Amino acid sequence: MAERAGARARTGAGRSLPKSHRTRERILDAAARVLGSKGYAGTRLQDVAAEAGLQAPAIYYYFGSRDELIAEVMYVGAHRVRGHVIDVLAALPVETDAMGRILAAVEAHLRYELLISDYTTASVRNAGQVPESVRERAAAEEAAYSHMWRDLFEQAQAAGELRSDLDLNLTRFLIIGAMNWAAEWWDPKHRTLDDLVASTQALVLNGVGRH
Amino acid sequence: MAERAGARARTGAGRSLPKSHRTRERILDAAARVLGSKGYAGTRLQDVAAEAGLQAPAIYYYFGSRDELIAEVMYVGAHRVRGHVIDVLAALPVETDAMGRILAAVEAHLRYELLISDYTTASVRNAGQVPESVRERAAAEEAAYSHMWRDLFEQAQAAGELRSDLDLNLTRFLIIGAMNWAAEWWDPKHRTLDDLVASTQALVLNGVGRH
DNA sequence: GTCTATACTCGGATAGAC
DNA sequence: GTCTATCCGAGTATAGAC
Repeated sequence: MAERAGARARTGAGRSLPKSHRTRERILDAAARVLGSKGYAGTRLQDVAAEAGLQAPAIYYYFGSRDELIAEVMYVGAHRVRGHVIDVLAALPVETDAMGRILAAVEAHLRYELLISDYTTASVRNAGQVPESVRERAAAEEAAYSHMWRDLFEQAQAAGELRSDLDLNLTRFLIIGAMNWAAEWWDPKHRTLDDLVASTQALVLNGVGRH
Repeated sequence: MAERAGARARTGAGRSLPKSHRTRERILDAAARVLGSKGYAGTRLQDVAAEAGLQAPAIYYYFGSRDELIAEVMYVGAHRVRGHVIDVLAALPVETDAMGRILAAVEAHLRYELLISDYTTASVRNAGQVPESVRERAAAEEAAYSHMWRDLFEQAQAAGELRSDLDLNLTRFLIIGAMNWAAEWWDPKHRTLDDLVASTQALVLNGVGRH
């Protein structure tokens, strides 16, 4: 789960992150986990602190309030998936066709959401529950991410790689929804992530692709 | 907890529902709405009471505790979708093929979830957040519902109406997930429910159907 | 049956020691 | 930077009037 920095060398010299920064990151990771499992109203600073290995008041040294901490988790979650998917797309061979790019994005989204980051789960599960004021910063990120997916689908459509009778917006939301919801039921003990990725890609390819 | 007797109509004869029963139902409806929008920990009895048009302590006449009320909402939510889908399937012409039954179930699920019932949204959104003890009763209903979908897919597979290379379990969860998630983004002001139903059915038909 | 008043608990936030 | 101690508002639940 977390991109927890892991204990860095105590030995001085090569230290790239000051201690305060690492503690802040640990609190953020802990908050993402609690937020993802307990929800917005259920997220207690005491639980976050326990997960991070310190006492609740220490959180106030790094964040102004509970809502500020939660807003940061939501923002970071949305920001990092988007960054990850964009990196993966950028690394594809230039000759990759539009459908190939969609399938790569599907894989990148699923792997990041389910394997790497608690933030995305937290963000996605609580989007509908947190007050407007707390969502604001994350909302811009989410809009940008949604925009990226729309571009992918529109490029595929322009290239004639999609069925022509499709409602692109509805279909896109359905597919993203299927992936987001996977966080609710996917259990690594029952199914490998590779299998889930393959099934999702198959559903997308057959469901929207021209053949 | 459910059928606490309650006082019956004083006026005798023609009344089909005693007043106490109707008030209980109103509280339950209100709780479903609040639970769906605020989440488990965010559901305050005061808000539920306000939605139902009475004061918070009145709730205790019908329910033993906050958790008992919420557990009832979760149970009723799961119970009613399942009942609705089963009714729709039972009303289909006997000659309907297996894929036709799946598409009918997709339509029934979406219409019930998005148009008729706040319960399903509440149940679906909070499945991961409420404590085990509160989920217990609803869990059996959800298992039965999941079982019903598995039957539908297995019958389609046995009839040779599905692609042969499919992981049936994963695909089923992906499709149910896409539908459940629709409650998070579908906005009747932008898209008609008919359009959503059609797009979902198309995704299923092309995504898993043979040819 | 539904209300007002209130006891009790819990969690966010601040003060101030170290 | 992180702790202990504490204040305070919010929310569940109960008592008891009507």
